[in-house]
Amino acid sequence: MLSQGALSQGVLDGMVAETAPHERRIRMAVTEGIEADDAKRRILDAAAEAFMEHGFRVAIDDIAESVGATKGLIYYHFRSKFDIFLAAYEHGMRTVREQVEPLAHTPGTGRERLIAMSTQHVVNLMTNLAYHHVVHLGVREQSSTALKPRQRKALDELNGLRAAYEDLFLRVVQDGIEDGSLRPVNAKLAARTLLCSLNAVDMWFHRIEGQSQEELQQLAREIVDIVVGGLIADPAR
Amino acid sequence: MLSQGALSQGVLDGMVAETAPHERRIRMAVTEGIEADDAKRRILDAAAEAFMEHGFRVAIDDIAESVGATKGLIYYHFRSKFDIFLAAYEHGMRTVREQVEPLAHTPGTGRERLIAMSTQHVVNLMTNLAYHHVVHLGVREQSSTALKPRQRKALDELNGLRAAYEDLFLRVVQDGIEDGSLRPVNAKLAARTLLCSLNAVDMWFHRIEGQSQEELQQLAREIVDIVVGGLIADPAR
DNA sequence: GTCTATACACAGATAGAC
DNA sequence: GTCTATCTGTGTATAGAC
Repeated sequence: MLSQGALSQGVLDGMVAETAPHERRIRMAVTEGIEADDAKRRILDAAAEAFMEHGFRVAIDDIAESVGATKGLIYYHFRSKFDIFLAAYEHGMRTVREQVEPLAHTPGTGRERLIAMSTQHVVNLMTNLAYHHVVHLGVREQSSTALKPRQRKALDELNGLRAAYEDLFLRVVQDGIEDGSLRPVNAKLAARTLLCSLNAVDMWFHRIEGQSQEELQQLAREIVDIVVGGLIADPAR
Repeated sequence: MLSQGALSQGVLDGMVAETAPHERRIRMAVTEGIEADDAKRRILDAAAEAFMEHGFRVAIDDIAESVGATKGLIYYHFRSKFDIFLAAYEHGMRTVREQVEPLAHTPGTGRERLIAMSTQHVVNLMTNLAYHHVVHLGVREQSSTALKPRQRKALDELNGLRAAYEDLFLRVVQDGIEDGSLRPVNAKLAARTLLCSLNAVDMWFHRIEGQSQEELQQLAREIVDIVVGGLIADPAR
């Protein structure tokens, strides 16, 4: 299930540095919101932000600085820079999925569910922009470094998570085609294109100071309307 | 205008290493196709390919190796790794623009022109996949390195080229809305979303051995149909 | 847990031979 | 024009003090 703490209970278990027993209670907190002031989480947030701004190239020193600490702290909590990246990737994937998956199994036509899922996806993306960037990076720059076997394995599993997430959309698109609420397009191509289109929002979106959740919702709806609804006015194609 | 040789006649003039006078005639060749066996071009091709596969991180040595040469050659032709990147970025942008821009000024409704442009864009992307990846990288990882002033200036100019390219689509979307062939959506948001959606094709597309130009065209049309036409079956929104 | 100091490897860039 | 040899900076990762 996906309701566990997203930080260390996932496919990366055993990859990140050992965790002291007394941390356990904190790690069981829900993923959403502020997980106490867990140092690991603070590092992860800073790292995601840094990866977004500078890509893989960021120096660990810079991440440490924005946490208000030094390298030492980082390497106490994570075995390597790449492991930080993987942990952020996982956190990003689990968070969207937790919010979007339930909507796939809701009553309603395929079209209705697809729109609901897409909107939620975009809202989540805007809210957790940095983590989405990391996921994006992970998908693109796969063969960047020579990975150690365990890192390669973890990355593959994460890409599996991502593929499963895409399948969620694929099935709903298929449902929509079957129930007649969506056009009979190539479902696989459509699902992939749709998700890519939604994800591309991270290329230009910047959170503005004091932007309310309702404003984000509204913008997300507008984007989804364009992506799912298309641009064509005349139904006679 | 854009009919010049794309390699060294652009905004990067003076940024790449000096060129011997006898090269002039080669550099005036058209952009399309094989520009003789200009070493610079071979380096650029290899570099784009390498950037696509490994991101900015590729070692110059690796680029050199895939050219069948050593670092020495690279640094004879380019001042730095980043300058190679910029030259590839520019070449990519100029090439698409040359092929797509004419379609913007064609007779027909906004919708028709938009579809023609979009299809051509995707075909070009599939054909010059590596260069598109470089452009993509350039847009994303802006603040990656501390840039020298002249590099910052060149990057800004390239982003200007890109913005102008987006404007091309924006104006056609506006035309389409005015002539009633497109829905009255937020044109700026739609144009941006459209281009991002099309560009996202570079995330999953891999050229298959022996794929004909016609097959690419067909796939491109299918993608554009989904992106521009949307997924919704029932016109009653 | 967190910091300082340091080892050490790698990759960008240059010099100079051919 | 192209190569070999080399300098040099930077950044990951570790050891060990506190």
